[in-house]
Amino acid sequence: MPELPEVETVVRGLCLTLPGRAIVEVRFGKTDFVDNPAEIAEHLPGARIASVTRFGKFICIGTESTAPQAAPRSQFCLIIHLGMTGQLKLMRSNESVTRHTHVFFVLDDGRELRYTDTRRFGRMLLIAESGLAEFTGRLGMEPLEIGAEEFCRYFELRRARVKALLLDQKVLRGIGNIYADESLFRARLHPARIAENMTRKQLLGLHGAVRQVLAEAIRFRGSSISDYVDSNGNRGEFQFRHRVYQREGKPCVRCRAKIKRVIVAGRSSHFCPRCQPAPRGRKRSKRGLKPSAAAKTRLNEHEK
DNA sequence: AGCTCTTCCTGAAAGC
DNA sequence: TGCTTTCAGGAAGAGC
Repeated sequence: MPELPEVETVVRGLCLTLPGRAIVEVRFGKTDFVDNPAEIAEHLPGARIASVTRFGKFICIGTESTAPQAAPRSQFCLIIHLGMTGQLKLMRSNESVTRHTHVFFVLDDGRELRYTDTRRFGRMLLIAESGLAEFTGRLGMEPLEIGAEEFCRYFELRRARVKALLLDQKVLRGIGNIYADESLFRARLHPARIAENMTRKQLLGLHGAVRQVLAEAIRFRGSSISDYVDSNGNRGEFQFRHRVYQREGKPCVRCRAKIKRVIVAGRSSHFCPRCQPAPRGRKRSKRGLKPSAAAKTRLNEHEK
C-alpha cells in the first residue's frame, strides 16, 4: 500500500526523468477515479512537465503550457493518489500494457507514464496551480518536517485514539496503516491509547519514532506488500524489516511475546501486548470529573 | 468531537 | 475440484 515512503520513492524516480519532458497525448481507460478527465485531456497535451513533488501521499506533477501565445502562461498540477493498488510507471511506448492500466501519458521521448490501479481506490485530478494551496491546505503537516513541540500540540489535547490521529491526513499527511503500527511499536505505545492521556515523554518518543520509521522506510525504498512498485517497476524492501505489521502470532523481536492484531480506528492494528501495554481504564471520579479536565490543566501549564 | 458503518473495487484466500 | 463468501484497506460521507 503506497504511503509516504512509497510515494516518496516513486516521486524520486520520476524526478530523474520527467522534468523537461513534454506530454504529447493523454489516453484513458476507465475514468471513475478521475475527477476531471475532460480537463486533463484538454490541458495536458502540449504541456511541459516542470516538477514532480510529493504532498503527503499525493504525487504532484507540475506542468506549464508550451504554446507561445498562451498568456499568461497557464500552469496546471496533475495530482495523483495511488490509493491501495495504484502504480505510476515510466515505460517505453512499445512495452505491453498490463491489466488495469487506465491512464497513459504519452511523452515526447518515445516513452509513456502509465497509471495502473487494480482496485481503482486511487484518485487523479487536474488543478490550476493557483488552486494548489487550497488543495494542500486541507492536509496536515509533513511528518518528516514537523517539529517536536508542534507534534505534541497536535496530540496532547485530543481525546481520539493515537492510531486514529496518526492515520488522520488532516493531522499529519502521509502516514498509513503500516507506518502507524510500526511507529507505535517503536514508541512502545498501544494503538488504542487516548492521545491526551499520553505523557510528554511518550509524545516526544512517538514523534521520534514516526520520523525514524519513515526515514528508514524511504532508505529501503518502501514496503511492497501487495502491488506496490516504484516508477521503474521495482519492489521495495522495507517489508522485510517490519516488526509488527502483518506479523500476527509471530514473536516480538524485542521480547518474544506473540504479536497481536485488533481493530482500532476501523483498521487492523498489530502490536506487541507486552511492549505496548493496553491503556488502563480511565479512572472515573465519583463526582463525575470530566476526562478533559486533566488535559485543560496541562494546557494551562503549557501556556505559562 | 469522535466513534461505527457503509461505499467504492478486485483478487487472494478461506470455507463448503 | 469448483463454487461462494470473506477480507483487505484509503478516504469520504452518513448517522449517532
